[in-house]
Amino acid sequence: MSNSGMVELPVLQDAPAVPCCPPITAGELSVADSEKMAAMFKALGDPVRLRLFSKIASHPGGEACVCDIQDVGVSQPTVSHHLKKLREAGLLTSERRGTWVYYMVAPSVVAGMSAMLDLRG
Amino acid sequence: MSNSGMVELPVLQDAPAVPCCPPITAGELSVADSEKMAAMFKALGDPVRLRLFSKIASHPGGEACVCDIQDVGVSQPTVSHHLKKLREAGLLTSERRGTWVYYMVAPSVVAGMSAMLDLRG
DNA sequence: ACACCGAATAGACAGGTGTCAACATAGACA
DNA sequence: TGTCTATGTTGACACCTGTCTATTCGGTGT
Repeated sequence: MSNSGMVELPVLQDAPAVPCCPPITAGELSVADSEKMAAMFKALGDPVRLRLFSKIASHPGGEACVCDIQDVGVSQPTVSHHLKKLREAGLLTSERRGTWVYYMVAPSVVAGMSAMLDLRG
Repeated sequence: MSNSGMVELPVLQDAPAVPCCPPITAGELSVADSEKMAAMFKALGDPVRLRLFSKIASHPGGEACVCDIQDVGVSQPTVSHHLKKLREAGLLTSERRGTWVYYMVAPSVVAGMSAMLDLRG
């Protein structure tokens, strides 16, 4: 333990962590799983966010500086807002490097979404 | 031509038809493609819709009668509303069989979404 | 300390979305 | 024709979302 009575509350954290969920063909989703996965799909359910995501994913290494991708036709604060949404959904992680902030795709999470929609099974 | 001056306008139709789009890692999405795909992800971005979709997808043959899946904790009109959204997004097709209406997953469309999120490439 | 730049936050606001109750529609069947 | 059952549609309403401008925060460099 570190100091004082402070506790690391896991409330409103970013990453959903566990990829979760077999293919949809395997059986009904639980309420909890449906909420978790729906949040991820919802994050990609906006054209601007999807373009930001595709710009990052198609960058070498699956990562990009905000400055490299912010030309999507909306203001800088709006870009920041969308990146936050993608990060909160667990699809991206971010990291400050000096003046710039880099966003990276979370491969396991995205792979989980892809696997869920795989109908061969 | 049939009768009168009526024309079969392709406005507000259901199916986006063409699956579309290589893996996101392959390059930036165009504005048009991002809008098309975002609409599909958006359709799965609601917990109730995702559960309805999973119920249908996990049914034998990937199809189910509304009566088989409407127990998701919301009213019947709301279920109908959500199924309509999924159909408009191209993820489901529907067909009346006597008294009942069956919904079926559109495999190519779902496969397209899955392929888009496939990071191996 | 200061100015500068990249990115995030706050607050406001128009428009979209999920939900329901009430009603309409489409077949089945008497 | 009429009635019953299964779905779809309408209209209303609270809430959520995407967008902006204005401002703040974090680092760099002078």
